[in-house]
Amino acid sequence: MKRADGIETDRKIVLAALELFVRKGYHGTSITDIVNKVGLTKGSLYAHFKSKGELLLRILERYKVRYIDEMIRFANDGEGDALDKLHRCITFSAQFASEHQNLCVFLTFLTTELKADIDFEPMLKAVYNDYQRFIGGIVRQGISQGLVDKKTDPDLAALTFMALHDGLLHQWVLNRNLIDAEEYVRTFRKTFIYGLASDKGRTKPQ
Amino acid sequence: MKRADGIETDRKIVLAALELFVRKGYHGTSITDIVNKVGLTKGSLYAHFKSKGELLLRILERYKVRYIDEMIRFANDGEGDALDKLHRCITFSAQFASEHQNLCVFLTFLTTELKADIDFEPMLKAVYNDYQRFIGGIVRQGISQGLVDKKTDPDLAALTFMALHDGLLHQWVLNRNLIDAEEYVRTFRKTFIYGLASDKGRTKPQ
DNA sequence: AATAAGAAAATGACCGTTCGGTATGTAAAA
DNA sequence: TTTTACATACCGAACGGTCATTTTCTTATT
Repeated sequence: MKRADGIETDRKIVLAALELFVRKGYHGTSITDIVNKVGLTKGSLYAHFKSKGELLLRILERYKVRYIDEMIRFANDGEGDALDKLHRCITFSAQFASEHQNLCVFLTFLTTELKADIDFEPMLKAVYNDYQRFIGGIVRQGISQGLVDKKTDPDLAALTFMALHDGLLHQWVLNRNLIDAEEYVRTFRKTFIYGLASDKGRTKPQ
Repeated sequence: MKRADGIETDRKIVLAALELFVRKGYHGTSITDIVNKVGLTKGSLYAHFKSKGELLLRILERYKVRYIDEMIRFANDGEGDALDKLHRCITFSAQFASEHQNLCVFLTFLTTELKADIDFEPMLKAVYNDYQRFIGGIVRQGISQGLVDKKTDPDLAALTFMALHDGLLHQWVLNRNLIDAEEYVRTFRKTFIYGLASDKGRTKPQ
């Protein structure tokens, strides 16, 4: 009988679970679904992970470390003002989404389903808070640099950024094949920072 | 000879299911959860609805009729250019969200979980398509009126609008108590149409 | 106004299936 | 021979759904 490396199997399980959780939801994915995808049996999975919930938390940790933390590093790395940082966040996100199609929507999708779940809600919210705090800080910086309208509430603007970000990823996943990713990112960038209106639209009397 | 309380029970079931589906997801909500909330028994529920799935489709229909169709009517009602219409969409949405907190996020939340479900995917996508077609039409109109940058792809802009809309509602539901709704709507409006940047930020060299 | 008939609504026990999870066995690598 | 990685077989609980039965309301007749 062939033998695989244990750590490698760990990884395979996590990736299979990630894909299924994102596609069918947490409660919509059974342990049997996961082991079928990996090519294992249930008993074996439970030698690697002690529960379905632990599997989810492992993925959440992966998300936090590989996405949020990395985005923060990437945005802070190098020079430039607050708007440059925001641009870099978008750039990083777009790049990440193209390379890790499942992971990039993990937080949004799973939070939708599990926001009221006592076992997961604290961890999910904690990651969201990290994210919001970081974007909020950039907006604050942008205001003090005069690049962002000073009437803007930084925390609400951060929420708006995350909202647009989440929403775009959501739409992208729903229409992967129909959307030109690069064009889509340009639309995000332009809309969030400069708005939809042309000069004429912008200056028309309210 | 129909009894009046029967149709009232229908309504109670739909509302309870709506709230639970939005809060805990479709697969995270059991029939037992629903009947407990209404104060009924399972057998009785199945006299009103022939399956859990039919219950979901009834709510989806409610969403379509009360939200999307009404938004289209409201936006088209009265005078004004494309930007005015977009403003009215946002106004309607905000109003609707304050009055129907569960229904307003139903489509987004349930699509996240059920986008790969063969029983529901077509109906969910159909509603999304109606929505996108409508917003896309407004953007097209805005372009021909010179109010929207003519390089904008109307369909992508519509997706972006929906994305921001979905995302904001999502964040709002996650932080209901922390968010000042009116301020939040202003942020949405301003960001989508005019962007985050101040005049200085807007004109700075790229 | 009282009543009997009957339809509508609700009950609660129950079905087969699938769920997450466990105990134990086995084969290969060390 | 011990350890590691997996399979097999099974558990109780919860799932969505059914059904014979009982309760509740409406209405036609007295």
